[in-house]
Amino acid sequence: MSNPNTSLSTNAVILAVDGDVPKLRTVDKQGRLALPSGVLEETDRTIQESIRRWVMSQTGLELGYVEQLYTFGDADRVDAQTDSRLLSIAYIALVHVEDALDESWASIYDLFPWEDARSSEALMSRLQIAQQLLRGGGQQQLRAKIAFGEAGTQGDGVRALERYELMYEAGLLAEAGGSKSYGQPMYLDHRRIAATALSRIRGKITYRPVVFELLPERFTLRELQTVVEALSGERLHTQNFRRLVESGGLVAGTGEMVTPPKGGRPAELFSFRSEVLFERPKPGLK
Amino acid sequence: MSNPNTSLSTNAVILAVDGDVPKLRTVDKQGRLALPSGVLEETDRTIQESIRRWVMSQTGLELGYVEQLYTFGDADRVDAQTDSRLLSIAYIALVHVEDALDESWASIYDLFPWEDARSSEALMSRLQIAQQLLRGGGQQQLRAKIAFGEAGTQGDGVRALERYELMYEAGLLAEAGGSKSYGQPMYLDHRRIAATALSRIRGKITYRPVVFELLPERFTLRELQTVVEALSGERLHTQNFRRLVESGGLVAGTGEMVTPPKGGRPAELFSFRSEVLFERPKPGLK
DNA sequence: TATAGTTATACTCAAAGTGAGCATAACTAA
DNA sequence: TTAGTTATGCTCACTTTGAGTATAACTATA
Repeated sequence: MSNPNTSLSTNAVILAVDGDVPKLRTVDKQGRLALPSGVLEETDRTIQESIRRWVMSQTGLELGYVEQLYTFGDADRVDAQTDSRLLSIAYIALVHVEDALDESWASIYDLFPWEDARSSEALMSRLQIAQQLLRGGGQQQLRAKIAFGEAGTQGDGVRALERYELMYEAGLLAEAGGSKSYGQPMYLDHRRIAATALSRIRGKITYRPVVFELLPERFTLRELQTVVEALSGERLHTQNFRRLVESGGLVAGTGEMVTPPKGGRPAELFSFRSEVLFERPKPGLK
Repeated sequence: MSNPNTSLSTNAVILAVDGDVPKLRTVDKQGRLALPSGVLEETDRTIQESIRRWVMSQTGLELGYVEQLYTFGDADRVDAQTDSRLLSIAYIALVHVEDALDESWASIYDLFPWEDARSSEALMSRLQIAQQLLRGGGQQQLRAKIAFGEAGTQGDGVRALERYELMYEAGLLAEAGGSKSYGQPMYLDHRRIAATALSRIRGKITYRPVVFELLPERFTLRELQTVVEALSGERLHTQNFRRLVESGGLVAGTGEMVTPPKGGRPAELFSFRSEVLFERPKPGLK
């Protein structure tokens, strides 16, 4: 390393969807919520391989889809113990978990309550924040307009990171030492990393069929829609969603039917049609 | 650094468009074409700031748009001199250069001749490569279908990296030590980094108004189209392009007219309308 | 000075895609 | 049997997109 006062680690944002709740795997770090982290070993042929290795050994999780997220290296990322600048290469990973998830998983929307536009309470929270930022005036106001929309509630899902950064700069987050504090804070800038992951995955599902990594082999269209809604934080028009999925050739019916949990007409079980990758340039949802 | 046998540096893919030729800034490294590189200093508050600093001091270029590209860390990235694993955080940067560019700039399509679908010769090169890969059978054939399209020539511009990787694995590139070799090779995996940048910028221009970073303050719609075509490597329908740009609210007419280089009806000079950022969620081209 | 060549710009039209809603089918629970 | 619930089929207006025709406004040259 050119600079001896810098240390390198890797972090993973491991995502899963538990019913209609998107969650990420956390660990405890000095009493705070943190992302799992590991170290690149000489035996790791690639960084991605390294992530898979240490995630497996630390959590026992076999990762499905894995992609590099971002490398964080701001000067204020310092380890309290060693006092060295922490460089972190963060990855995003998707896992499918059959059983209900335990407490080592945190709900994404506990971290970012304002990002859940599915419920009206969450929307209220967003509106409150937006109005505060829109009052700010100047550059902040302009950026808030982009991030939250003129009305304060129509902000694009993919702008989750921009919203987080605006709130951080405005002192609305515990990490920034502000008085008012929205959402569950995390160790160092780990919540920012999580926000980066949320933005990334929201964008990705629109042009790549990655949602299926979060679903079982066979699923109903309602289950698929619920997962997409959970990640995007938005409600979708069921009929149009179905049209999109079917006309997009993303799924194939299996002929088998299951009855929905709360009763109602039985739904067909579908499976992902991987052939769609050869047929369409950007196969995604929404 | 946790691992003493690893060294860290940063690289920059600095892009500019010279007439209708997209170029990137290069340096000489052990007799080979390489990307400029620098080291993160303790005084650099952020990695991006570091890039701007050393690019300025090495090349005198004031960077416009800068974004993180990817962090490369495969085990086979080893420095011949020190024998240590090289970790590199790569950034992409856009600059506007008034004057013609000198030899320190390489044409993107000298590196990736098959990526230029504007000329029929370049398209022939792509077809030849595609057919070779499509013959491969098995997994390679399937991936080639995605990357190049069934016919071999309609591959999505944004899949430049996938095409590069397929060619690398098939031994069609000098870096992989293959017999046949397409395009100008570079030091280590720098051509792969450049391919990553090409894919990224091609995607980016479709939903963010970054092209304007490559143009002067005022420009004609033809100049704008030429830059977009240069980056995307595709010809566009002029009338529809104009409609897209104008109806998208991306530009504002200045009222001033200029006569095109080869004669013809004078064209109006336009400028970028930055207000579009507040009006549309994804203001871009194509 | 007429005419060909060149580029800019306006407009049309069909096809495809999208947002919203109505209608019906097929189940469960009371 | 009936209300409640979910799945699924279908329509319709509106927008977006791809492709083409037409015309305007210049330059260069016979």
